[in-house]
Amino acid sequence: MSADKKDTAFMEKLVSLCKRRAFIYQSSEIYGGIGGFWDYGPLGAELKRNLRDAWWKVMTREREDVVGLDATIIMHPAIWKASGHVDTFADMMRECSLTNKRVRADHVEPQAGTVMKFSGAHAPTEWRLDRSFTVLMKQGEHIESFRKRVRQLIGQGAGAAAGKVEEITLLGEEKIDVIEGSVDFHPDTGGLLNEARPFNLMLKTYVGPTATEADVAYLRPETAQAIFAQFKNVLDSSRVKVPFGICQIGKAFRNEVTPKNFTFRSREFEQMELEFFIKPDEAIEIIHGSVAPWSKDADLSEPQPNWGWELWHRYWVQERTKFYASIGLGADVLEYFEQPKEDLAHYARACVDILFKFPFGTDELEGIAARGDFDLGQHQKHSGKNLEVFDDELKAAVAKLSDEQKEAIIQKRLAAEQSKTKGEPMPEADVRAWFDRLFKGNYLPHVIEPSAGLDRLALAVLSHAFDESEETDDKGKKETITVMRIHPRIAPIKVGVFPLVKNKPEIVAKAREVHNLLKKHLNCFWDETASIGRRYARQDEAGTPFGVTIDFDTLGEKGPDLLDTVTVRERDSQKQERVAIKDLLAYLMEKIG
RNA sequence: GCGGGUGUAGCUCAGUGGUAGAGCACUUCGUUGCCAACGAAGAUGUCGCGCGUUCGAAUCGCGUCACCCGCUCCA
Repeated sequence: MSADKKDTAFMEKLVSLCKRRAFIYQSSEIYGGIGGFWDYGPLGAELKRNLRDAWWKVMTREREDVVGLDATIIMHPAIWKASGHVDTFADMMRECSLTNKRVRADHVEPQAGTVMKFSGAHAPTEWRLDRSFTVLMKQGEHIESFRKRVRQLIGQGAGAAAGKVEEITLLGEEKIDVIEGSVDFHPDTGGLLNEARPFNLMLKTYVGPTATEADVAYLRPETAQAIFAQFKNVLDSSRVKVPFGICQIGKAFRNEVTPKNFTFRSREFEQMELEFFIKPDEAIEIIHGSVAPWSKDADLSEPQPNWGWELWHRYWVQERTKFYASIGLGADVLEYFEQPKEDLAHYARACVDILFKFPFGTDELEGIAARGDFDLGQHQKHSGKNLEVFDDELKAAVAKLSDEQKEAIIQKRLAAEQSKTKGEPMPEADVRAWFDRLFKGNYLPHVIEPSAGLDRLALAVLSHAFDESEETDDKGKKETITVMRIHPRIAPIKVGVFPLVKNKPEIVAKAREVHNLLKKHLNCFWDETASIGRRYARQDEAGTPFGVTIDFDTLGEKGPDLLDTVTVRERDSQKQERVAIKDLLAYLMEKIG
């Protein structure tokens, strides 16, 4: 997250509106709620469904090269062993005894310095710390700057109660030991670390009624692994050919240490993921002579057969950007974060995050990673099943190569392995074994993974749409007007239908006719209560883009020109247009898009 | 998990030991001639939850849960 200023007041208003207008409620609220879980109310459910449908439509239905999958939440636990989640999600953590700051046990670098013990501390404000604590004075640190640092750490922990940090008195200072190569002190604070404790971030359950250790299973922490696990089945049963993708939308679960920022970091959330499988660059080179190079102005509009992973990766970043634009999240609210090569996991080649400017800071909406063949490789290894594809085109191209040309390709790869800055180079024997398979037309496809959070997207849409202004009415009374400027394509309700007055049966009947006409095609809302202005305002808060009002002119009171026409009021401009009822549906459909 | 803050009507909030309130929203009736109209009537609360102190607790104490902020974590 970047260091934007947090807008807490804005978030509070948004949370309040979400509840008041049936977008999002706290889960289990009547029982006091449960941390990190949120429910979608009537409008939120519609919004989420629209977002989900929009994603599914653009990612699979409108494409010939992507198919869908709907896998279970609970899968064989070995999947999470293979994917690495059992290990990485169960890190041993240690806490600084002074500040409670946490650190991964295996991330503590050995340190040298003087171990100092204090019996306690107190401040002029009556505040006191009655326990002893031990801190490492780092090698080369001046005793006074060390004491100042300890006072600051204590002050931070105590908060306002301790008053001014510089007035804290440290008690019973004592030199205990001079050490080196110790991993028992927090790397930043120098505070003594307590015992390592496991933190398991996966939600555990038991399959079968006996609930023994042997029955342990996990609620999936991401949807992607099911795609890898079912890769072979999809390949064998759905007439797909590399390059192709498998996408999935579904719930995932993580025991987040700190759920926060409304629905942004939840323990149960919904992901929309695509695994797009491509040929390894070596295969492209053999088939097409070379891999198309990427440059800033490369044409990414239409995938080409000679694209390698880099162009495919850029292509998907662009496709995803187009998707966000199509639902109203344009370049003005998005940012991109390209992970520096040295921060990437050893199996990842590149990762671009698409970030949204949330009120609480700019944070991740989606990550688009180029992951090589790591995941399929892991599942192939752990399951013992061959997950390779056979590529006729590749085999035919290999047949045209001389032994010298083959060796040149191998040498090129060996050189690349040697110049790797991350991880161990692959041993030559393994490289040659891999090329043996490749030259026969067999390989594990590489993968580009756009992985988006549906709940985060809904939150982004809601916070982007929220628009509040203060207006003074005719009587000089100030009031706050809230309009949810949700893009019409994803708005929960598309159109409100209003009889101008409810005490004229002809108008109400005509309005009912209009409502019946529209409701088969669009999500409509009928409202005949209160003044017309109030009804518009209610729909503004619900994010409804259009209001249709049936009035006296609809009945032909002003002559035949306006007979059977209605007023269409547009939410964002408040402009009104007179539209014939017979043209109304087409008119609205065209605007909604 | 630690520190700080908050929790009273659907929403925003007032109420600091003695009958639970306001504004907005909501319901009904009447009125209605395009941007949160008006009149009348009405409903709405385990004062987050539990335990304690007290003749008496929304109010004081302890515990607990949730949310917010900061740390921490972040596939």
